[in-house]
Amino acid sequence: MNGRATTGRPPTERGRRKRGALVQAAREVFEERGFEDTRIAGITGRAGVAYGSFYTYFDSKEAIFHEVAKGVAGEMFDAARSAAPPGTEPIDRIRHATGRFLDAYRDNARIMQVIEQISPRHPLFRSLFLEIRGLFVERIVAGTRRLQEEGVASSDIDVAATASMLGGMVEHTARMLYLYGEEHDPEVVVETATRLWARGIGLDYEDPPRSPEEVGVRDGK
Amino acid sequence: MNGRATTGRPPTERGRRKRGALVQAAREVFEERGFEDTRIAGITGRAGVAYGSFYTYFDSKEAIFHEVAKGVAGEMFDAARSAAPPGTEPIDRIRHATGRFLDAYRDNARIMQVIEQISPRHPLFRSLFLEIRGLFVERIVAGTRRLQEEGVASSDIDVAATASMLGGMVEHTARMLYLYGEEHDPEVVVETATRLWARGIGLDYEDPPRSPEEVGVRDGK
Amino acid sequence: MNGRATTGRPPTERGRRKRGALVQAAREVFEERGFEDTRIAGITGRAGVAYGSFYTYFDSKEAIFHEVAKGVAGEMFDAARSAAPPGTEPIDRIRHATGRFLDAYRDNARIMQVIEQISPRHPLFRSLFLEIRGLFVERIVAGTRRLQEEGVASSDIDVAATASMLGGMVEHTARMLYLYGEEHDPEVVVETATRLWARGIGLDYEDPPRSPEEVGVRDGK
Amino acid sequence: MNGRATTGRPPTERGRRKRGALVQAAREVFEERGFEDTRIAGITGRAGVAYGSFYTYFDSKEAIFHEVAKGVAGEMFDAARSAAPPGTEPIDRIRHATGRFLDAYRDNARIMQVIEQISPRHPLFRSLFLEIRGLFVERIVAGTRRLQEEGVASSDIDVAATASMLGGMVEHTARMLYLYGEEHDPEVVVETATRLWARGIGLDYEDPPRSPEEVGVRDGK
DNA sequence: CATGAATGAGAGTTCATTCAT
DNA sequence: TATGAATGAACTCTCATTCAT
Repeated sequence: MNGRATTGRPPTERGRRKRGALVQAAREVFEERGFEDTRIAGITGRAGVAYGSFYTYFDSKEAIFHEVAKGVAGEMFDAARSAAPPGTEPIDRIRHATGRFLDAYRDNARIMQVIEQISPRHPLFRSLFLEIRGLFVERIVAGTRRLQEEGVASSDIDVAATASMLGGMVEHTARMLYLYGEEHDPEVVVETATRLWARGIGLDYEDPPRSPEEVGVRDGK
Repeated sequence: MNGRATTGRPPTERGRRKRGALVQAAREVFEERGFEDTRIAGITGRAGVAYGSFYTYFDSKEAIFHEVAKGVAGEMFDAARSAAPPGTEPIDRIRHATGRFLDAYRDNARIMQVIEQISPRHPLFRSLFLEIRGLFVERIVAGTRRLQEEGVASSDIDVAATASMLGGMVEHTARMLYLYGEEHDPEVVVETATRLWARGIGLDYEDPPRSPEEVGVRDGK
Repeated sequence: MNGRATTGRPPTERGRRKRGALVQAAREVFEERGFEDTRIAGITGRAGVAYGSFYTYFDSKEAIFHEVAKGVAGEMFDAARSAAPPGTEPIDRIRHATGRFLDAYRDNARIMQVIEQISPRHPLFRSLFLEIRGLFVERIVAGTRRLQEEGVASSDIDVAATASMLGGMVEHTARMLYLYGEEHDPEVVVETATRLWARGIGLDYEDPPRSPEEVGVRDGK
Repeated sequence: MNGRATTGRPPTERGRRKRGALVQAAREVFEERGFEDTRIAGITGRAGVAYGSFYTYFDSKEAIFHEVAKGVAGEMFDAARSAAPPGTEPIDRIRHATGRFLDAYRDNARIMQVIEQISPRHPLFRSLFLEIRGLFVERIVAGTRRLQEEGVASSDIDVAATASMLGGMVEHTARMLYLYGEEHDPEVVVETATRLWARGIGLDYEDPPRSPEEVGVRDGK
């Protein structure tokens, strides 16, 4: 990063468009080929931009990947923050959170995989990856503590470990579904996750009290 | 893979030793640097073998990685197959399986990560990765069905989805612990996983009935 | 050089200022980084001028360097032409010329070095470099011939070779002092050069008439 | 310098030959094009070696240039150290030293120029350049002091400054002759230099007492 | 078989110059 | 004229694989 490339957003409309085209093209190519196998020429070719123009906007392959990854992180953060409407029942909240996370992961699975791929050797992306995951787990921790205070969740569980594992369960499921082609009925997945989660923290889980549509899950992009 | 390298075991003792040294060195270097950043020279250097000799034993970098990966798969398979002694209570069986898997993952985490890293672009390793995981999940499926037949586990659950998710939960936990440095008390992890698992399939889980040592968990390789 | 840039002086005051700023900035950057390592962006950045404007005033990096070099040549020419007041004694004339040359070189050493650096591959700058040097040597030739005619300098010397060598001696001394950090007392340098020069052409050089501190009592011979 | 290239001399005869061919080719190309304009491909092409083989022997363009420069320094050192036979008269010693230096410079002029060219930005080569020059000047200092002790050279001169300037005079003359095409009769040059030098340090210089051949000057490589 | 030098097709990055606005 | 983004040829260095010894 030698500072030659425009640091912030380029000032002109044309520049903004070109930069955006590069980021979009980069995301596609990174998803298709991974980080190492992505060539700058591949990005510029897809963006319809001259090779050298890449370096007008980004200092390196890492830099544009960071840009892509930040966008992904934003989307995942939004999904993690999305809460069910006030007054929603605990189990529906869990169902909602699970569904939103799966939806978000579905849209970002391949690029998330690339972020994870390079994270061992790029601390920056490792952090980003852990932050995305961390936020989701934090929400589970907070939600579980609230349920404990309300007296509906078991009070004898290790909330941190439990939240990490339940979050991991959903994340891993997302990976299997969207990266490794494991096939399950989406409703069954959400319902099974909800059951495991609810029972795991000591809620009384019975048959799905309402259809998934009613709680806004699986909005199908 | 042009078949130039010895296909089976090399006939001489010396050759066998060299080949073994290469595989061992390769595993170490792959763990340290990942697949892309591993150099043939790095492997031969660590193995104390001449550069050119590499191609006497292996056709390519992929070939030796495959050899390494097969070894890892074997170790993981063994862990997945390990069952608690006959007569063990269901919850102790779960605790046992969880502990064995975590132990096996701890010993193979880094190389598993590398296998996963390259799996998107190498169908062979993708299959291997899925097989390792698949065997573990199959065992959960079988175990759960047995518990259903015995009438101790809920009968209304989707066993395939449940097993995939519980397996994923444990696997993801292993990743967080051994690859991303998430810190948890190992006993708490095993116990929390056991609780989530047991409750999730409808068993009556209460306080840990015995200390972890007694069921052979955390055997420290 | 396609002639797109304004050939002569730009007509407007604003343009003249910009051009001047570019030349001044160019000289500084060339001095600091040499020709190859100087970037157009470095020049425009220091001049506070838009990148693209550079080509409004100059056709190429060579063109602006030529402009800079011409300025340097002018300064050096002035120094070479500077003669001691009429009636000055021969040795004082030599001392004067030496001092003026050293002063001029001190002010232009770094850029002179750059001119010389690129001279092997740019005939234009090679000529310029040789002209600067040539004028100085010519003055020495003329002065020496005059002294020969006056009967105070040896008549059996090859004036061209002698002048070239004496000029080179002073020039080389300037290079060592101002480019390579060789440390000498400036007065000693001037005096030593004067002595070598004077004695070399056969003048009677005795004690420096202006430095009473200097010891140096010569043998009567 | 990442240490991949063979550090010392390559062990095999073949390797030695290849390395030598590269150094020889490099010297030629550096002389023709200067440091910046020399391409690795130019060196390997001339040496009849594959592009990649360059990096088997050298880590970088700087590394091979250093090798070339060390060779040149060696030749120049030898010339500087060369002394006239015992019993040679002082003026003949000066004539000898001058001639040897000019001969050595003639053979190394272009590469010396390249060393100087890059010296401002490469401290290593700057040192080398100054060492070459320094040794020659030291010899002059030593010789002059001896002549002072013998009572034949002026005792009131600043030997360090005088030696630097006389050495610089010869060096500069060499540059003009061999780099800038200034034309002088070689014998006249040697004789003029000898005269200026001798008279400058106070020796009684008269007409050349013998022909240059007799003192081993201008040995034509 | 053992050895390690030889090979050369890329890869990312630079930057003088051009050109659209 | 002023601006700064656009262009793409060029360059160095890498390294899996081959091959001569």
